[in-house]
Amino acid sequence: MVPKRPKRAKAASKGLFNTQDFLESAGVARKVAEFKKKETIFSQGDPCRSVFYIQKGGVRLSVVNESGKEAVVAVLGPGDFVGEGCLAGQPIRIGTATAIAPTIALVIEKSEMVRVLHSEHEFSDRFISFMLARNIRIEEDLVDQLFNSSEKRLARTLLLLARYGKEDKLQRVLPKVSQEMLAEMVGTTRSRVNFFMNKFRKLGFIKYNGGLQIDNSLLSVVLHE
Amino acid sequence: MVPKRPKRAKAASKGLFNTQDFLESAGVARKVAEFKKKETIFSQGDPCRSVFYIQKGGVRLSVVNESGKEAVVAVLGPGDFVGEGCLAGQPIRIGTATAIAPTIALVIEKSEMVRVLHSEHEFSDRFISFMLARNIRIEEDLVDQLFNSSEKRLARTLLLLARYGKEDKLQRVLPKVSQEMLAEMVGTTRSRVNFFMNKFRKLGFIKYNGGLQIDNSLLSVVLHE
DNA sequence: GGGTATCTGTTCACTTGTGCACACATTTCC
DNA sequence: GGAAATGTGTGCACAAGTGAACAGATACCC
Repeated sequence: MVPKRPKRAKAASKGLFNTQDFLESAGVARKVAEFKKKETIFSQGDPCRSVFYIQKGGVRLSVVNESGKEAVVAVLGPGDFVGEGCLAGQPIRIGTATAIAPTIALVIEKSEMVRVLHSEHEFSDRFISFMLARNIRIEEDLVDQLFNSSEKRLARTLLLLARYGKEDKLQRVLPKVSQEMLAEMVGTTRSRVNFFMNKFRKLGFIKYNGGLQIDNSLLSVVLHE
Repeated sequence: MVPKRPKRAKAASKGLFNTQDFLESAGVARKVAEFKKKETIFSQGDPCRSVFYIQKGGVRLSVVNESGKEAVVAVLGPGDFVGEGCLAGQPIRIGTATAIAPTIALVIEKSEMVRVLHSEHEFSDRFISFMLARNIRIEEDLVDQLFNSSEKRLARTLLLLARYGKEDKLQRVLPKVSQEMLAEMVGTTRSRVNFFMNKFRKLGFIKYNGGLQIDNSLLSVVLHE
């Protein structure tokens, strides 16, 4: 059976992998910042003055509620922007951005961002594409939450995460993610994640060979009941 | 006690109420379409060629899953765009847009949209603002789903809906919404909505005087436990 | 190498949410 | 005005999800 290529693949790859540094040639005043793995890029509550453009690495965007529970809202990669909320007039960051790998990003001041959006077509196209793709993705996440059980949501999260890993026929290896973090992404508890991970393993949908390996076509079945 | 004005109010009003027809003066080729209440603007699965700009009225954006369950993803008003997903290369509509009031909208072809985004600053500013605001809103909805119980989500939905109604000191009257639809917006069942609505009423958070009336400050308490 | 921090597997009482059913009320429309 | 459609109030068996605990397994650091 031929694995179906998800519809969104094209739009996503445009944002994620086309990293020729078009910003260099464009007249964008910016500075480059580097972050170690686990380093905080900005924190929930910080003043909100600049936008980041990820060139290399990966960033986790999360939100913490009053009682200290954390939820992961997005995982972003090269070609994505982070912290663009400040353009909408947000005075402070509504989430925390953390590097999940060694990361290189351009830091663009809000005013500069506005200027360049007007003067550089390629840049504003890129930004609009990003916003559109991100919107679609978050909307899908929301729909997923509205419709699906945590089992399905976990399956979907694993499938999406696998995009970041290496492809190997139908099987894919995932970057190391703890069950705790999976729980935060899926919006459930760790015990639930553990329960389903073991279930998936018993059914042969996933394997632990050193790293975590998932069987795309088998795991997809879970999504469609 | 002075009612706190929500931080987002400013950004939201920019998109929602500033409806002077700047599109008229800008060189945007478009046609105007009118929709009766309950009329479908586009359906999930339709080919995806144009973007709508709402001038008057209101639009509900919903998604249906395989088993026929419906979820309301957004409720949009004057100054908002709908169907912008096609700009990201989506070949078909991923949701259904329905007028919830008599609605007037501009229909802008995809290619025209792209052209104007380049040539008309005011227009592209407006579009980017909209996308940013929408992003923030959906992200908040997602976080709400990840963190909160259906009781809190219902309270939040009621408070947000009240924005569309008439303001009257601290109390606000809501446009008529069935419990069924509330359930679809909140992401739960009608029986749950009914249960909490009665609970809220017993506690004096809401009233039925002809229309539904909510007490802002009291209902807000629910959100913070 | 040994201690420490983090992650996993597992259990369990308890809470929340679902899906259905059915009676009654209200609106809509010929 | 009366039938049909739509919305509301309620109950209840059952399913799903939570949160907290604790023991064992790994990874990480000095």
